[in-house]
Amino acid sequence: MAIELKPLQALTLLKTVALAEVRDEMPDLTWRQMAILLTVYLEPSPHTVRGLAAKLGVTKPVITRALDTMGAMGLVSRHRDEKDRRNVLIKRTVSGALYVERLGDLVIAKSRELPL
Amino acid sequence: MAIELKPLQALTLLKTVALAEVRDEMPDLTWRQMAILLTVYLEPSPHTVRGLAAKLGVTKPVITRALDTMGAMGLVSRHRDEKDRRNVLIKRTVSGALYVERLGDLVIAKSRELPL
DNA sequence: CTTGAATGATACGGGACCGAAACAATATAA
DNA sequence: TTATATTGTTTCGGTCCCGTATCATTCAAG
Repeated sequence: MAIELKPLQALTLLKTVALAEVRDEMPDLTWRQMAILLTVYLEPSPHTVRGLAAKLGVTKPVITRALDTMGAMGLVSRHRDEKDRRNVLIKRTVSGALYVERLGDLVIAKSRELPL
Repeated sequence: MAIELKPLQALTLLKTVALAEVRDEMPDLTWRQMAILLTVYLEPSPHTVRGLAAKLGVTKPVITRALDTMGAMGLVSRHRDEKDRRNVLIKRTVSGALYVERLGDLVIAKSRELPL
């Protein structure tokens, strides 16, 4: 069954996440970092810097720097592609998976209090 | 009827919004600006700088500056409270309402392609 | 082997945002 | 009226992110 979500409900979910972000209830990620994180965790591998830059419509340095930050947070990791050592493959981590799971749980938990 | 939303669906919705944000499919708002916008448009008036600062858990200058930016974008407007001229009341605008509506429509449109 | 293309990282100048502190305007209390 | 409190704004120094341009490494073609 397809989900039935009304605009007001969708916006309330978004507000919930925004408030949680602002109120330090979760690590602060920029929109770009969030887009990268969810792409890496929700779409099939492999993920490269160039591929992510193309998908997000931004330049490569944006991806490199976001990976620096998120790598320091332990949310993703980088590995050289042994088949083509020019490529860098972005991989998931345990911490990152936990973060994404917690993010999903947050939305689910708050969605139970949504206006109809 | 309460909505039934699974974690994967919630995360996909979030990814959709994040990608739209990053790809300039809509005006770029920070998380704080988004939280302010949705609070003003989804919660009952009146809204003051102090009230928003308390709700978001940030300092007042953060609200003032966000209102500067969003005011320039035409998403909200400021008016002195005539009952107590120390207060500034934040009000909705036509442009802001359109933006919020478009945001809701975006999520709804994309949600039809969600994995079950 | 050498040359050119492709990939990711770095350097740099500019812009936006942050929190703390100081400030101006208004309201309330003594 | 004068002093104190409240509200929102501005200033300050600092941090982070952006895009352009450049660089280093690796691959592929001649």
